[in-house]
Amino acid sequence: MSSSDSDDEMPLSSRVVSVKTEKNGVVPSRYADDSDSDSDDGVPLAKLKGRVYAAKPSMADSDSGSESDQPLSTNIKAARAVKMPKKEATASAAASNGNAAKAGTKRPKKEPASAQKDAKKPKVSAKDKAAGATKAKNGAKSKIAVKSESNVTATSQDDNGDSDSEEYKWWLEDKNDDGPKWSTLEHFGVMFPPEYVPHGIPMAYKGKPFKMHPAVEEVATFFAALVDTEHGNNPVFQQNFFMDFRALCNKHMGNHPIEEFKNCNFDKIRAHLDVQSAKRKAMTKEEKEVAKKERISIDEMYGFCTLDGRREKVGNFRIEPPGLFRGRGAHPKTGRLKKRVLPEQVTINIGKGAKVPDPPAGHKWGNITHDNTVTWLAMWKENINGSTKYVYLAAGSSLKGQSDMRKYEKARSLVKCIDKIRSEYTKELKSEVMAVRQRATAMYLIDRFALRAGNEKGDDEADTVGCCSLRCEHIDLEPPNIVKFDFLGKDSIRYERTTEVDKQVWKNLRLFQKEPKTPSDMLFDRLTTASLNKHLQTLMPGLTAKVFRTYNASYVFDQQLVDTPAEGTEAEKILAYNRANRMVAVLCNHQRAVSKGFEGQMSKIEDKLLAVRYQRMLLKNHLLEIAPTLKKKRPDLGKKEPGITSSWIKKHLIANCEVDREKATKKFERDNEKLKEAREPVMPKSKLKEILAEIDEREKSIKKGTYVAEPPIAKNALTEKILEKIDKLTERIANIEVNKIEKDENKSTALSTSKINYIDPRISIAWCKKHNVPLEKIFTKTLREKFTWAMDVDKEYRF
DNA sequence: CATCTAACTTAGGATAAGAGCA
DNA sequence: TGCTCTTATCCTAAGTTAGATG
Repeated sequence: MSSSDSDDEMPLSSRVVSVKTEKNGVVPSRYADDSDSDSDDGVPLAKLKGRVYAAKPSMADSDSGSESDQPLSTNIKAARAVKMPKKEATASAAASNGNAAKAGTKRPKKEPASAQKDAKKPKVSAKDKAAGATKAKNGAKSKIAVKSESNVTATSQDDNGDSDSEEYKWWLEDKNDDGPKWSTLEHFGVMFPPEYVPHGIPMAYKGKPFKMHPAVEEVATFFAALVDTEHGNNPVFQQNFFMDFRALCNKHMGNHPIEEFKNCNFDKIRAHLDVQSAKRKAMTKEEKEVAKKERISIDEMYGFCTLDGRREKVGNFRIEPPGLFRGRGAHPKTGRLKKRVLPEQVTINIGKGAKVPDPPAGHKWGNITHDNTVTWLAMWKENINGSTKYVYLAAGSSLKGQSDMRKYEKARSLVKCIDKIRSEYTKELKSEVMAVRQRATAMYLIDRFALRAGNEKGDDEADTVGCCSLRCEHIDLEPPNIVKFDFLGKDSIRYERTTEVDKQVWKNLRLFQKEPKTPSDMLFDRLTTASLNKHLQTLMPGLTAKVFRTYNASYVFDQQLVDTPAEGTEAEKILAYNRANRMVAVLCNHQRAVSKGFEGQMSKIEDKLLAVRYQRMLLKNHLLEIAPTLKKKRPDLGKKEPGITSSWIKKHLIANCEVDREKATKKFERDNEKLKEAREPVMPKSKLKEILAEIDEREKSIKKGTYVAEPPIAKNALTEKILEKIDKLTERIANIEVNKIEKDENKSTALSTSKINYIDPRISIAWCKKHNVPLEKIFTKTLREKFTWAMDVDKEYRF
């Protein structure tokens, strides 16, 4: 214990360094039972643990720490009407079996390629192979010859017309979690980006042309492409770029004049790039055709591998091309040169007997391995951060699918023990052991607010945090129980939220912030992601911090969908679906940049809406004039149209004049065009003038206020007809309004991330079946491919 | 242990492709 | 029917996790 004790003695200085030495493992358990007094609040804590955290006597409320009623996942039991369909039941049983089995098992030691027999022969039909490939894993599961052509929807013919309905349905197998990932693996390696082709265009230095060595020119060109973008304007980016650029000049060009970034001008090169992209855009149909063919044949080759005899899609088979590193947020290395990767730096991982792909002419592979405990096909080290890049199978592959399914099954198993876990950490919120109290508090935040684990980061990375790495400065406390979070999370996305928390949590946070801590000190100084995850393991096998995000996302989504209007139109149902989706996205703080032009688009919609309302208003007035008695039957007819003011009407009508003038002119020209073609006499210009004059007249009277707008319907239309039209407009208005609301709510929220990574696809698919919504309204083609394993789900599936 | 590293998942922006529309 | 705006896909950065390492 001595070590932890002395840690405690250490004054918390403001320096990050000191904080670092500060965190440390578990406090000896003897603290736990001694001082049983358990007089909640921090008091005894401070006493026990040295005085890092000055005791705060004032913190003496009663609390019952049980105000855990954040709306999130209110009551698990109630909603759990689970009616597990047979298939699901087996699947989940299988999964949990796997878990149980694993719990007692040792991790597989690295031990490449166990069963490496029949490599070769990629030409065997998937069917024959599937049977063989499954072997190792027998398992009680039979190979039910399930026809999965679920009636999910009148799906477009299964993409690619690949009518091979004997796809391998791995999800019906009892696949083991650990153990080798494959037994045979063949692939074509990676594709390298094309060599750089010099353009010979100089940059300007101090106004003078500076012709460059190709290697230098290449990098100058990288920058030229970013001039006047967010990156190009970022001083850190500029500096980092320039440092590497200059080094390159030194290396390749004897004595060059390049001294300062501000004297560089890349406009010429930029202009050249613009021309290039214009050319690309202007490609003829044939050229595009050719390019496409090219791409497809490359895909055909590198895009697939053979894994256990089955053909599977490869994901990122292209080696990342050189360029300037585009770090996100305030990344210290942003702008640095990301170098070209040579075959000599690439390791190929492939089945033992399989043919090793040929490296590019004149080159050799860096290394060849046959490690079947991993899923990557190739790997290389990147020069900016020294991290490893891997080539993996595509998202729709069996390997990825299996682990995806496992992920959701794990999250689902949390459903069963979340109550227990919550009540336990709620209790521990009052633990007198600081490390435990911090851990419990962190768990609360992770569970309630979907925070990420939050590993510590280095000085050479952007300063972003997650739960465990929160600093005091990232939260503000307001009595009695309000917390304001404000920090940069993953990808430097701001997490900003003001919320109520459990009273005890609030007190704990206050305690953790107390002097002598300064704003830049760690909030949870006795907690790390490792210690947290270690503890989570004891609560449920396989449980880690990120599981809470998956669990809560899927759970909330499932709950929200219950409100789908069963009798609604398809559009209404989809709206409900997207609402639920959005709720999850907000929970997980998935954001996106507001597109430029958003404001403009919004006001356009607003205008359109008003215009339609105006039409409806005219019709209503007209109708009531000719049939005043209707007012009783249809009270809505007497209602005012919101937003339609007389000044708006005026503006609108005048704008219409302009539009009409343009229309008339165009029509006139077009008609004459036609007449000409038909060799008939064209209309004289005066004819157009007449029409325009009429419009001018109208405009004048509008301005004078004497203009009377005509209702947009035939003069002597029947009342039914008018009513019909009104109702139509009403529907249109409703549509536009919904549209508008959605657009606004979506402007900075990204729905896709949660759909792809957090929401159990079976919930969505079941929903489609239940509500008769075609799956393609919800899932794109790639998403449907990614989630094939979930397609057979029963329509009553609950997460 | 406390780091470090390998391997894998998650993430938003960039770009290509489609859909909607004057 | 070419353009604009939207959506889907691609790209690769940035996380998490757990085993290896000294």
